[in-house]
Amino acid sequence: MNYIDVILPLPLQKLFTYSITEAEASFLRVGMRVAVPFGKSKIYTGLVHRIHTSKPLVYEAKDIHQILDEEPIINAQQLAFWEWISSYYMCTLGDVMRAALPSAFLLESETIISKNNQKEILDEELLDDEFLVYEALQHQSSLKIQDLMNILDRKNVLPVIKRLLEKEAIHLQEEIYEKYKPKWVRYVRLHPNFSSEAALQAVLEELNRAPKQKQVVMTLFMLTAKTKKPIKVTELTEASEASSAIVKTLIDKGILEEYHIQTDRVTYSGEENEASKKLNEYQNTALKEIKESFVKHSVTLLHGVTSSGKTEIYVKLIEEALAKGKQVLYLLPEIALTTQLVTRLQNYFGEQVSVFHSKYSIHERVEVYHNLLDNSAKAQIILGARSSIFLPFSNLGLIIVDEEHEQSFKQFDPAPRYHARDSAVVLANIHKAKTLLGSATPSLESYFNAKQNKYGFVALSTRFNDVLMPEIELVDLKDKYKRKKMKGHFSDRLIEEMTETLKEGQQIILFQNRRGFSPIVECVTCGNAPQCPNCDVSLTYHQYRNQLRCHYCGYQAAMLQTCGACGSPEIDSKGFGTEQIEIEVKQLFPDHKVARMDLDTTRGKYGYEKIITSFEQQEVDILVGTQMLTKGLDFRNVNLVGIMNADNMLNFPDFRAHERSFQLMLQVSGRAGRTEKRGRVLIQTYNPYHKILQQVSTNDYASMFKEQMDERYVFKYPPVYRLIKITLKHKDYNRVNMAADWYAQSLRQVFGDFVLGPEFPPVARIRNQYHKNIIVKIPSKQSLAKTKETIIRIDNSFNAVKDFRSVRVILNVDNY
DNA sequence: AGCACGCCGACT
DNA sequence: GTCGGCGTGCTC
Repeated sequence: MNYIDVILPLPLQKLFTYSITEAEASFLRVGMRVAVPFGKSKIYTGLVHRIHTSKPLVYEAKDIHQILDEEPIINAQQLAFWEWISSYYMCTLGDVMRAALPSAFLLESETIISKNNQKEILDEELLDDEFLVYEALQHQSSLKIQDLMNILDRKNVLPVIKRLLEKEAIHLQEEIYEKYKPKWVRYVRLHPNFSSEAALQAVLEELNRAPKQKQVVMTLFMLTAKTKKPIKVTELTEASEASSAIVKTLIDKGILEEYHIQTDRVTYSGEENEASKKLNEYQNTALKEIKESFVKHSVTLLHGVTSSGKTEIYVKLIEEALAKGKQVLYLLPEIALTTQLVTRLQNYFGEQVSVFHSKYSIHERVEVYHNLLDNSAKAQIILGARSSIFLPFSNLGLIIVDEEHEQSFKQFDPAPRYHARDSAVVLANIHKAKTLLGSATPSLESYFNAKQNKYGFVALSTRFNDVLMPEIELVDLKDKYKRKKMKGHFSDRLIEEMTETLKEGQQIILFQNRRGFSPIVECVTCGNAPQCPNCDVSLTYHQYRNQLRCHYCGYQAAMLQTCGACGSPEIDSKGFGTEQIEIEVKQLFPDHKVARMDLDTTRGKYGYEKIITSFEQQEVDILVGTQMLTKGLDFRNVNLVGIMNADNMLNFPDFRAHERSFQLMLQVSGRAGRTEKRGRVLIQTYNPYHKILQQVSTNDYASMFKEQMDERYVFKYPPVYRLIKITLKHKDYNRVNMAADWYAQSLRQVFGDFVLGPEFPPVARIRNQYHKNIIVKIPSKQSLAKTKETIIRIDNSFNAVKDFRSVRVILNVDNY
């Protein structure tokens, strides 16, 4: 007897065992997909984890439904990596599987309903809703569950199906879908009948009466002669300026012949590869140091100031890895994956570069995945966002994590809640590859690791072409308001600098870390502020749609004309967001073009691309935006950066607020003055003596690091201690409280004072669910594995209490 | 996670 | 009196 253990893409701890035939056993290998029946009616995609012959003792194993692959789609290194993620981040292998496989690889079964033609059913035998379905089946041979819902205008259609089945009126069938469809492109060529000179002459003669058609045929000859490649129908119609109908006529006449070729959606048709740039002396030194560091350390941190030319160094390292026949993974935050960088790398490496990120369609992602599986020449360098660590690398030599400090490398929801930077280090170890972390403002964790000599460290502190670091000026808002030097949210200094910059024909970036028009609207008379019905937050006013919106659940309502509580028409707004700044700028500088870049303006596949391009080409003079602006964009002509209000980020209730603010402000500042002229940065604040602002204005990473580390020691926070955050969610307020108290108390019995909470987060209710957090602090000498075991044990006994079982528990390891 | 089974309120 | 709400338990 032969069996397989499979991983199912579900949040279930266990693997499931299925029985297979002798033949299947000899064909199957670990890492292949199988379709398996699960539960009463479902079919899932399972991944073979183990092939064995030990019969399960307490249940009868079901047979598999079907084998889906000819070759494994997951290799041994990936499986080892999955196991690590699942144990380190405390999630199931199924969670990892779902995150790791492009969704097109996960088949979905769908129930297909068809009429039973063996049996005659009289209309009188059927109830009304049954009749509706049965009648629909007279016209359409098959229906899906979704169709039934539409026909009956009701969600629960299963009873109807059940009754119809009992009456033997219908059949059910589970159909499996492979979601990936290869792309076929239509080509044309001359029909082989006319390959002889004489036959061809005759045809051309005949076409003399149809000049348009003759034109098409002649164009085809010309294109074939010129390119010596197959000709696409689209190319032919374009070159001959003929409609596709004419081509169709020629095909129908049998003069042309059409055929189809499967094509990659992701193609690069660039020029000859450009040679990589020569490095300047600082870059060369840094490169040399990185290589030396790699001898002793598998991970090296490159601290290079903004605009110091880190990318050029990466390019050199990539070249070397490629020369050794190794693959390279270049990780970036989603948002920094712009055409700017992709084009730059493609210029050097041509089609060896593949890009992988979430805005690509599932088809494009499958193609990249397959190219890697085949170790194709097209996929030697993967440029991707965090999820690209799950691609099927077989021979990684180097991983670059650029903008290493970015928090978007951490996935928060859903599980697996992994950090792509930290996971990348593990992935590199599995492949015996090197990892380079790069940033102008390294995270405290990485810098700390470098200081502890756990990572190698290389600094690059000169900007490319010796451009000076921008000059940073702090503007005291309290003083400006007192002396009436403000116009809206703009101080006289900022307006002066803006006027000057615009006069010189240069561009401006304004940074405000909040979208919308204003985060709170309030009645002047009674002080009532509209709240989200589903969450414990006040609604943000968005002027351009005259709407109130909740930024947590997406709830929308029309803006109130009068106060909802007292009816007063006087409604005031408090605080400000990007939208309000944009409007104010337009009023202050009516002759200049303003654009806004935030979550609201960058939806869609090419959302930010459009804005970035128009700013790059200087169609826009002033760009207003949120943190999106900080992500490694390279604008040549920006000379002034204005930070509208530094205080709201400094006062954010989180132990990393200061570190984050420092990084954010230095990153935005780095957008200014990337060419000869020295850039200027103005930071407006009520608190110009804040130590972080002082450190930003002097670009003093070292003292920021020292001070923040002191705080982390004193308050026992990362990187000195590790954290695991436990979140409990439930719609019932009292139940969350009781459950959280129980959980925290159990933890405290083991970990004592290293347990914080339970505490409500700043927004306690989101989407009608109350949240409560418990944090476990883990000293560096305490075993992480043992701690997790204990937490899992407590979690199991928690789930054994039936009052608590409905409370959702989320475990988040390294929740920063 | 889904899905079925089973027990209590608002409607034909 | 039924339809349908979600609490509970199971899936190889």
